[in-house]
Amino acid sequence: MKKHQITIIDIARQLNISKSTVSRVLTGHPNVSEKTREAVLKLANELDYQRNMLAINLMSSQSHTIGIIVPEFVTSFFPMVIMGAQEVASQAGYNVLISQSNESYETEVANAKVMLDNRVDGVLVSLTRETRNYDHLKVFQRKGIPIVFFNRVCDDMQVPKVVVDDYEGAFKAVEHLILTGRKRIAHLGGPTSLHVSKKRLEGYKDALRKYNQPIDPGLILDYDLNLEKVKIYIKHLLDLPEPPDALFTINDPTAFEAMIFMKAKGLKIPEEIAVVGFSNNYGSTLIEPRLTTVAQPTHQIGQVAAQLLLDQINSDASEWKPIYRVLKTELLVRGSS
Amino acid sequence: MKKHQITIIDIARQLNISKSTVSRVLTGHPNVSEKTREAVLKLANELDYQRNMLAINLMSSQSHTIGIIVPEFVTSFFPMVIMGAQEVASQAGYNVLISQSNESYETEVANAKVMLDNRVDGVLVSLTRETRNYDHLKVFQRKGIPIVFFNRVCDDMQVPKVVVDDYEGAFKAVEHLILTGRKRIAHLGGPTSLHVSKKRLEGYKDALRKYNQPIDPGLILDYDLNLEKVKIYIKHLLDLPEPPDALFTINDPTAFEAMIFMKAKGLKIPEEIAVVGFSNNYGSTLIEPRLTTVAQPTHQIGQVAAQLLLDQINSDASEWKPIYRVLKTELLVRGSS
DNA sequence: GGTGTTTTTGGGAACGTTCCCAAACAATGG
DNA sequence: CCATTGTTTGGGAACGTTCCCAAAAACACC
Repeated sequence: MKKHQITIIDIARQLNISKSTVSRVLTGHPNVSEKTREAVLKLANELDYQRNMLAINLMSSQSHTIGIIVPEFVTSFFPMVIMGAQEVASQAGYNVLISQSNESYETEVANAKVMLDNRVDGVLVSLTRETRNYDHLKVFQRKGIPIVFFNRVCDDMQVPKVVVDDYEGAFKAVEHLILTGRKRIAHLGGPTSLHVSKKRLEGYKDALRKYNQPIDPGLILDYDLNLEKVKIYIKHLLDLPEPPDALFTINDPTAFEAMIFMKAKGLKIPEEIAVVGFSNNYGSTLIEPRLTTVAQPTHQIGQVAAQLLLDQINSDASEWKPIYRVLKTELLVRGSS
Repeated sequence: MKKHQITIIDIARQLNISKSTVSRVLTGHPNVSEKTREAVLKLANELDYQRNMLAINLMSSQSHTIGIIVPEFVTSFFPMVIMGAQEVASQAGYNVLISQSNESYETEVANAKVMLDNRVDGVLVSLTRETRNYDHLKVFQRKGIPIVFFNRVCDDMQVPKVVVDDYEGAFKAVEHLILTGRKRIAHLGGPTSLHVSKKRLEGYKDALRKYNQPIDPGLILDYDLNLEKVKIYIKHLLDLPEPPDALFTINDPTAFEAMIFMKAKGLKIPEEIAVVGFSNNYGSTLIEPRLTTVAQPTHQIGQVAAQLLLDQINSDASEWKPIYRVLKTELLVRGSS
């Protein structure tokens, strides 16, 4: 069914030398005569020899692969993070095994098992919105496989984490709304199980406090990130006796949905209601008015997370530290506010 | 540096049986007594045994992995295709090794080598806009590793390909513009090296022919998909003595750029100029007016391509056929036309 | 030409599985 | 109770590398 692939033994036999010598040439070991080196290299090239990583992996007990588990692929956020991580990883000679949990806890568990089976040398994780139990991830720690969280991190585990300053980002966003004269700022937040949701909510509240604005619980909604429900929440807000004059959402897709719905209702953005999102996703400059949002350094998140992971892979477990890297956000003020 | 991982030999020793028996239990072989089966299963569970795919892969000479090489990750098109492919692959117990060529031929070559090194069981490829030489991909054929192209296919190789009906999609788009009264329809096309560009251009021309409209070479531009240059091309078109009253672009991001530029120039869309894109990318419903576009079944492309690949993997090379699957497109008429 | 040193080479174990073959054991039937 | 069949088990090769150790070859020096 499968063609025979050339091995170092084939090369050794044809040249009447031992496989050890061929291996030495191919791995660049110094102790080998110029004559045999050339002969091996020449024949390897002629035969189109390709080293077999399956054997090398088993021999070295390393897969030379890092795993990445992300909740979704639809918004541009995670693909961008993956791009950054992949850059750093392949630079260092590592492959990347990507899996999506589709925001499902069970899939995340299954994916973790696949990573374990495949003996990834380390794993990068961003949790699903459902994940409450972390046993499937603690296995990695127990087995001595480094793990790094990014974006949606796990407070329960003492491992490196890479996040953006969600608190400050939200704070700046809301402060901006206040300073431009908004009096009733609503917040459509994410599920409180997610660290990011909590932090952004805190930033929202503290900005209001700083400027002595009342915190109206009726203006704070937390939803499950299911975009189809956005309409319902917005309708609820607009139907309030005192509707909001500004909306700060947990992310950009949510803001898009909200804007589309509000525009359909005839509301003027930003005159009647200002909107600010979070992430600077693809699309935020396409919608009209262009969305004011808190930009996250997606690419950098991936790079930093991958680097932290590689650092752990290449050091003794005793030296591992639960580094907590907080990257800066940037408020991009555009037409929607 | 690395913790000892439990192997079947550990289990065998503790139970005073042979590794063969343990292996039989774990692989579900029938010939093993109920008593030993239970004992093995129990201990494996207690010790948190995890099968070592590195060993299994070497033993079976299969990586249980399929490779996917895509040109980019920025637009939503390829991530969506990958989602579809991944679904089918993991259903069948295969992992997915993803790599981006970043539209660079050299990176594509390097990625192909990595796939080869890692002995992927098959590979899914969408070419870069630069690729003119296919030697790095023909190696797969020579080595008996199945390969399937999708979207950006290679005319030189007799292997399965999955595309959408670019010709018909373009035809329908242009026909729609003609039927809505447009007289000068410009086409901002992709590099002619890409199969898709050629097909879409053909559809464009044939639609004009069918309705006895002149084909003005001055209205047909082919660019290298570098979004930053879109402005220049559009400016050129608008400055013509007889500027176009409609624009059909090779893809949606190009249409977005064009629309943004034209709106900034004060042009009314669709009154003064209609715009039609291709792909129904994320963002086409965000921009205003919403973009009329030819939708591609991204998810399905991935599924079909992966399935064709798996079919080849699980059959003898002598049975491989260069199946050419053409999926249907759908014209989505929206506000921009 | 013998001794010591360095360079180059070969042999074999190891990585953790699966799979084939033969051996041991249990069960069945006359 | 022995022969026959069937079930359960163990031993060892194989997958393609790397790496350690020892042997062989080449070289230098007195």
